Amino acid sequence: MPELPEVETVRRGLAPRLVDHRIVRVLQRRKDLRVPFPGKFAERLEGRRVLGIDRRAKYLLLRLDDGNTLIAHLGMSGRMTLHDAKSASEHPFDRHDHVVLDTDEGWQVRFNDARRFGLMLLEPDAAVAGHKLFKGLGPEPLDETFDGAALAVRLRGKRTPIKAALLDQRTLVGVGNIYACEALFLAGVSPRRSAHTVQGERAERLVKAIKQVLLRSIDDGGSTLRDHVQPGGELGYFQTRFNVYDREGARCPTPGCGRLVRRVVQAGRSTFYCTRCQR
DNA sequence: ACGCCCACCTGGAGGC
DNA sequence: TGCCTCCAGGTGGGCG
Repeated sequence: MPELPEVETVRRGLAPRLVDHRIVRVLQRRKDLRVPFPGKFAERLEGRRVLGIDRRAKYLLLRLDDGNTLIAHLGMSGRMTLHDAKSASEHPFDRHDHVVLDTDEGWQVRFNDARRFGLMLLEPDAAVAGHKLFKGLGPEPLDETFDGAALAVRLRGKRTPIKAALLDQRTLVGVGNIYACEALFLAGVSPRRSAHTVQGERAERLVKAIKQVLLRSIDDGGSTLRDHVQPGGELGYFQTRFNVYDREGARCPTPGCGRLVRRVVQAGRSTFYCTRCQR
Protein backbone atom coordinates (compact mmCIF):
# COMPACT_ATOMS: atom_id res chain seq x y z
CA MET A 1 0.00 0.00 0.00
CA PRO A 2 2.28 2.73 1.11
CA GLU A 3 4.90 4.22 -1.12
CA LEU A 4 6.04 7.80 -0.71
CA PRO A 5 2.76 9.44 -1.84
CA GLU A 6 0.66 7.33 0.52
CA VAL A 7 2.97 7.97 3.46
CA GLU A 8 3.00 11.67 2.67
CA THR A 9 -0.80 11.65 2.45
CA VAL A 10 -1.00 10.00 5.85
CA ARG A 11 1.43 12.56 7.25
CA ARG A 12 -0.68 15.44 5.98
CA GLY A 13 -3.85 13.84 7.26
CA LEU A 14 -2.52 13.22 10.74
CA ALA A 15 -0.76 16.54 11.20
CA PRO A 16 -3.82 18.72 11.93
CA ARG A 17 -5.07 16.23 14.53
CA LEU A 18 -1.77 15.49 16.23
CA VAL A 19 0.61 18.41 15.93
CA ASP A 20 0.40 20.67 18.99
CA HIS A 21 -1.81 18.13 20.65
CA ARG A 22 -1.22 15.76 23.50
CA ILE A 23 -1.52 11.99 23.36
CA VAL A 24 -3.60 11.28 26.43
CA ARG A 25 -4.11 7.53 26.12
CA VAL A 26 -2.30 4.73 24.31
CA LEU A 27 -3.47 1.20 23.72
CA GLN A 28 -0.93 -1.31 22.44
CA ARG A 29 -2.85 -4.40 21.40
CA ARG A 30 0.00 -6.76 20.59
CA LYS A 31 3.62 -7.06 21.56
CA ASP A 32 5.32 -6.94 18.19
CA LEU A 33 5.00 -6.05 14.55
CA ARG A 34 7.96 -6.67 12.24
CA VAL A 35 10.06 -5.96 15.31
CA PRO A 36 9.04 -5.86 18.97
CA PHE A 37 7.66 -2.61 20.33
CA PRO A 38 10.13 -0.88 22.64
CA GLY A 39 9.72 -1.56 26.34
CA LYS A 40 7.07 0.57 28.08
CA PHE A 41 5.97 1.81 24.65
CA ALA A 42 2.51 2.94 25.70
CA GLU A 43 3.70 4.46 28.98
CA ARG A 44 6.41 6.42 27.22
CA LEU A 45 3.94 7.85 24.70
CA GLU A 46 1.19 8.72 27.11
CA GLY A 47 1.07 12.38 28.05
CA ARG A 48 3.44 13.43 25.26
CA ARG A 49 2.76 16.43 23.09
CA VAL A 50 3.45 16.07 19.36
CA LEU A 51 5.67 18.88 18.13
CA GLY A 52 5.67 17.95 14.46
CA ILE A 53 5.36 15.15 11.94
CA ASP A 54 8.05 14.62 9.33
CA ARG A 55 8.58 12.02 6.65
CA ARG A 56 11.88 10.46 5.63
CA ALA A 57 11.63 7.93 2.83
CA LYS A 58 8.58 5.82 3.73
CA TYR A 59 8.94 6.47 7.44
CA LEU A 60 6.79 8.80 9.51
CA LEU A 61 8.61 10.67 12.27
CA LEU A 62 6.54 12.08 15.12
CA ARG A 63 8.61 14.53 17.12
CA LEU A 64 7.60 14.39 20.78
CA ASP A 65 8.04 16.94 23.54
CA ASP A 66 10.33 14.69 25.58
CA GLY A 67 13.12 14.64 22.99
CA ASN A 68 12.11 11.34 21.49
CA THR A 69 10.81 10.52 18.03
CA LEU A 70 8.14 7.96 17.28
CA ILE A 71 9.29 6.20 14.12
CA ALA A 72 6.51 4.49 12.19
CA HIS A 73 6.61 2.45 9.01
CA LEU A 74 3.47 1.12 7.33
CA GLY A 75 5.04 -1.91 5.67
CA MET A 76 2.86 -3.38 2.93
CA SER A 77 -0.53 -3.20 4.56
CA GLY A 78 -0.27 -0.53 7.24
CA ARG A 79 -2.94 2.16 7.52
CA MET A 80 -3.80 4.96 9.89
CA THR A 81 -7.45 5.64 10.49
CA LEU A 82 -8.87 8.66 12.25
CA HIS A 83 -12.02 8.63 14.34
CA ASP A 84 -13.59 11.25 16.50
CA ALA A 85 -14.59 10.24 20.00
CA LYS A 86 -18.19 9.52 19.01
CA SER A 87 -17.53 7.45 15.92
CA ALA A 88 -14.74 5.60 17.70
CA SER A 89 -17.11 4.21 20.29
CA GLU A 90 -19.39 3.04 17.48
CA HIS A 91 -16.60 1.11 15.78
CA PRO A 92 -15.16 -1.86 17.63
CA PHE A 93 -11.49 -2.50 17.06
CA ASP A 94 -10.48 -4.50 14.04
CA ARG A 95 -8.27 -7.45 14.93
CA HIS A 96 -5.39 -5.67 13.18
CA ASP A 97 -5.74 -2.35 14.98
CA HIS A 98 -2.42 -2.70 16.78
CA VAL A 99 -1.90 0.73 18.32
CA VAL A 100 -4.58 3.22 19.34
CA LEU A 101 -3.76 6.82 20.27
CA ASP A 102 -6.30 9.17 21.85
CA THR A 103 -5.64 12.89 21.76
CA ASP A 104 -6.58 15.67 24.14
CA GLU A 105 -8.95 16.96 21.48
CA GLY A 106 -10.92 13.75 21.35
CA TRP A 107 -9.47 12.27 18.19
CA GLN A 108 -8.43 8.66 17.92
CA VAL A 109 -5.72 7.39 15.60
CA ARG A 110 -5.58 3.66 14.92
CA PHE A 111 -2.54 2.02 13.39
CA ASN A 112 -3.86 -1.00 11.51
CA ASP A 113 -1.53 -3.46 9.79
CA ALA A 114 -2.84 -6.86 8.77
CA ARG A 115 0.46 -8.28 7.57
CA ARG A 116 2.50 -6.72 10.33
CA PHE A 117 5.40 -5.75 8.10
CA GLY A 118 5.25 -2.29 9.63
CA LEU A 119 7.00 -1.10 12.75
CA MET A 120 6.88 1.48 15.51
CA LEU A 121 9.92 2.54 17.50
CA LEU A 122 10.84 5.25 19.96
CA GLU A 123 14.30 6.78 19.61
CA PRO A 124 15.97 9.91 20.93
CA ASP A 125 15.77 12.67 18.30
CA ALA A 126 19.54 12.80 18.02
CA ALA A 127 19.73 9.07 17.30
CA VAL A 128 17.26 9.04 14.43
CA ALA A 129 19.48 10.25 11.60
CA GLY A 130 22.16 7.73 12.47
CA HIS A 131 19.74 4.92 13.17
CA LYS A 132 20.33 1.62 11.42
CA LEU A 133 17.03 2.01 9.56
CA PHE A 134 18.16 5.27 7.99
CA LYS A 135 21.78 4.49 7.26
CA GLY A 136 22.45 4.20 3.58
CA LEU A 137 19.11 5.60 2.45
CA GLY A 138 19.35 7.47 -0.82
CA PRO A 139 18.11 10.98 -1.60
CA GLU A 140 14.52 12.17 -1.42
CA PRO A 141 13.18 12.23 -4.98
CA LEU A 142 11.21 15.43 -4.42
CA ASP A 143 14.22 17.39 -3.19
CA GLU A 144 15.05 20.14 -5.64
CA THR A 145 18.64 19.00 -5.64
CA PHE A 146 17.65 15.58 -6.92
CA ASP A 147 18.07 15.71 -10.69
CA GLY A 148 19.13 13.54 -13.58
CA ALA A 149 22.80 13.94 -12.78
CA ALA A 150 22.23 12.90 -9.17
CA LEU A 151 20.43 9.76 -10.26
CA ALA A 152 23.00 8.98 -12.92
CA VAL A 153 25.80 9.04 -10.36
CA ARG A 154 23.94 6.57 -8.18
CA LEU A 155 23.35 4.20 -11.09
CA ARG A 156 26.96 4.16 -12.20
CA GLY A 157 28.37 0.67 -12.24
CA LYS A 158 25.08 -1.03 -11.33
CA ARG A 159 24.52 -4.11 -13.45
CA THR A 160 21.05 -4.73 -12.04
CA PRO A 161 17.98 -3.81 -14.15
CA ILE A 162 16.86 -0.21 -13.74
CA LYS A 163 13.56 -1.37 -12.22
CA ALA A 164 15.37 -3.19 -9.41
CA ALA A 165 17.66 -0.21 -8.88
CA LEU A 166 14.66 2.09 -8.42
CA LEU A 167 13.20 -0.21 -5.77
CA ASP A 168 16.51 -0.20 -3.91
CA GLN A 169 16.13 2.52 -1.28
CA ARG A 170 19.90 3.16 -1.44
CA THR A 171 19.48 4.54 -4.97
CA LEU A 172 16.67 6.90 -4.00
CA VAL A 173 13.90 6.57 -1.44
CA GLY A 174 10.16 6.45 -1.60
CA VAL A 175 9.65 4.68 -4.91
CA GLY A 176 8.02 1.28 -4.66
CA ASN A 177 6.67 -1.21 -7.15
CA ILE A 178 3.77 0.84 -8.48
CA TYR A 179 5.60 4.11 -9.02
CA ALA A 180 8.71 2.42 -10.38
CA CYS A 181 6.55 0.87 -13.12
CA GLU A 182 4.66 4.07 -13.78
CA ALA A 183 7.74 6.30 -13.85
CA LEU A 184 9.57 3.98 -16.24
CA PHE A 185 6.56 4.04 -18.53
CA LEU A 186 6.32 7.83 -18.51
CA ALA A 187 10.03 8.10 -19.21
CA GLY A 188 9.92 5.53 -21.99
CA VAL A 189 12.63 3.48 -20.30
CA SER A 190 12.51 -0.30 -20.32
CA PRO A 191 12.48 -1.80 -16.82
CA ARG A 192 14.95 -4.41 -18.08
CA ARG A 193 17.59 -1.93 -19.18
CA SER A 194 20.80 -2.25 -17.23
CA ALA A 195 20.84 0.50 -14.59
CA HIS A 196 24.27 1.86 -15.49
CA THR A 197 23.08 2.70 -19.00
CA VAL A 198 20.58 5.20 -17.63
CA GLN A 199 22.70 8.33 -17.94
CA GLY A 200 22.50 11.81 -19.39
CA GLU A 201 19.26 12.77 -21.04
CA ARG A 202 17.67 9.41 -20.24
CA ALA A 203 18.37 9.86 -16.53
CA GLU A 204 16.97 13.36 -16.76
CA ARG A 205 13.77 12.05 -18.30
CA LEU A 206 13.45 9.36 -15.68
CA VAL A 207 13.85 11.80 -12.80
CA LYS A 208 11.23 14.11 -14.29
CA ALA A 209 8.89 11.13 -14.60
CA ILE A 210 9.52 10.03 -11.01
CA LYS A 211 8.79 13.50 -9.66
CA GLN A 212 5.72 13.88 -11.82
CA VAL A 213 4.22 10.55 -10.87
CA LEU A 214 4.85 11.08 -7.14
CA LEU A 215 3.50 14.63 -7.14
CA ARG A 216 0.38 13.73 -9.06
CA SER A 217 -0.33 10.89 -6.71
CA ILE A 218 0.15 13.08 -3.64
CA ASP A 219 -2.33 15.52 -5.15
CA ASP A 220 -4.85 12.74 -5.69
CA GLY A 221 -4.28 11.34 -2.21
CA GLY A 222 -4.92 14.78 -0.90
CA SER A 223 -8.24 15.01 -2.63
CA THR A 224 -9.23 11.61 -1.26
CA LEU A 225 -8.29 12.90 2.15
CA ARG A 226 -10.49 15.95 1.82
CA ASP A 227 -13.41 13.80 0.78
CA HIS A 228 -13.03 11.07 3.36
CA VAL A 229 -11.62 13.17 6.19
CA GLN A 230 -9.23 10.46 7.17
CA PRO A 231 -5.83 9.32 6.09
CA GLY A 232 -6.76 5.94 4.80
CA GLY A 233 -4.15 3.43 3.77
CA GLU A 234 -6.18 2.86 0.67
CA LEU A 235 -4.95 4.35 -2.55
CA GLY A 236 -6.40 7.66 -3.63
CA TYR A 237 -7.74 8.44 -7.05
CA PHE A 238 -4.37 7.91 -8.60
CA GLN A 239 -5.01 4.20 -8.92
CA THR A 240 -7.61 4.93 -11.57
CA ARG A 241 -4.84 6.54 -13.56
CA PHE A 242 -2.32 3.73 -13.71
CA ASN A 243 -0.91 3.48 -17.20
CA VAL A 244 0.64 0.06 -16.85
CA TYR A 245 0.67 -1.12 -13.23
CA ASP A 246 -1.66 -4.08 -12.73
CA ARG A 247 -2.81 -3.78 -16.33
CA GLU A 248 -1.36 -6.89 -17.89
CA GLY A 249 -2.97 -7.56 -21.26
CA ALA A 250 -4.57 -4.13 -21.52
CA ARG A 251 -3.75 -1.84 -24.46
CA CYS A 252 -0.78 0.42 -23.96
CA PRO A 253 -2.28 3.88 -23.36
CA THR A 254 0.07 5.60 -25.79
CA PRO A 255 -2.10 6.82 -28.69
CA GLY A 256 -1.51 4.70 -31.74
CA CYS A 257 0.66 2.13 -29.98
CA GLY A 258 -1.77 -0.74 -29.60
CA ARG A 259 0.72 -3.11 -27.97
CA LEU A 260 -0.52 -5.05 -24.92
CA VAL A 261 0.92 -4.31 -21.50
CA ARG A 262 3.27 -7.05 -20.50
CA ARG A 263 4.01 -8.49 -17.04
CA VAL A 264 7.38 -9.94 -16.09
CA VAL A 265 8.93 -10.78 -12.72
CA GLN A 266 12.07 -8.93 -11.65
CA ALA A 267 13.72 -9.34 -8.27
CA GLY A 268 10.66 -11.26 -7.19
CA ARG A 269 8.25 -8.43 -8.00
CA SER A 270 5.82 -7.96 -10.86
CA THR A 271 6.84 -5.42 -13.48
CA PHE A 272 4.34 -4.04 -15.99
CA TYR A 273 5.48 -2.29 -19.14
CA CYS A 274 5.06 -1.70 -22.85
CA THR A 275 7.71 -3.41 -24.97
CA ARG A 276 7.22 -0.88 -27.72
CA CYS A 277 7.18 2.43 -25.86
CA GLN A 278 9.85 1.54 -23.33
CA ARG A 279 13.41 1.02 -24.54
C1' DA B 1 30.66 -5.23 -2.49
C1' DC B 2 27.06 -6.85 -5.42
C1' DG B 3 23.00 -9.07 -6.98
C1' DC B 4 19.66 -12.50 -6.24
C1' DC B 5 16.32 -15.17 -3.30
C1' DC B 6 13.69 -15.76 0.47
C1' DA B 7 11.29 -15.07 4.66
C1' DC B 8 8.35 -12.37 7.42
C1' DC B 9 2.35 -12.49 7.79
C1' DT B 10 -2.51 -12.19 6.57
C1' DG B 11 -6.23 -11.78 3.40
C1' DG B 12 -8.46 -11.45 -1.07
C1' DA B 13 -9.29 -13.36 -5.60
C1' DG B 14 -9.94 -16.93 -8.63
C1' DG B 15 -10.01 -21.95 -10.00
C1' DC B 16 -12.07 -26.40 -9.21
C1' DT C 1 -19.79 -23.76 0.34
C1' DG C 2 -14.94 -25.02 0.88
C1' DC C 3 -10.37 -25.80 -0.12
C1' DC C 4 -6.29 -24.76 -2.67
C1' DT C 5 -3.02 -21.81 -4.98
C1' DC C 6 -1.32 -17.54 -6.16
C1' DC C 7 -0.72 -12.85 -5.45
C1' DA C 8 -0.14 -8.33 -2.88
C1' DG C 9 1.99 -1.31 -2.43
C1' DG C 10 8.33 -3.38 1.83
C1' DT C 11 12.47 -4.58 3.87
C1' DG C 12 16.54 -6.91 5.60
C1' DG C 13 19.31 -11.05 6.07
C1' DG C 14 21.79 -14.70 4.04
C1' DC C 15 23.83 -16.79 0.21
C1' DG C 16 27.12 -17.53 -3.74
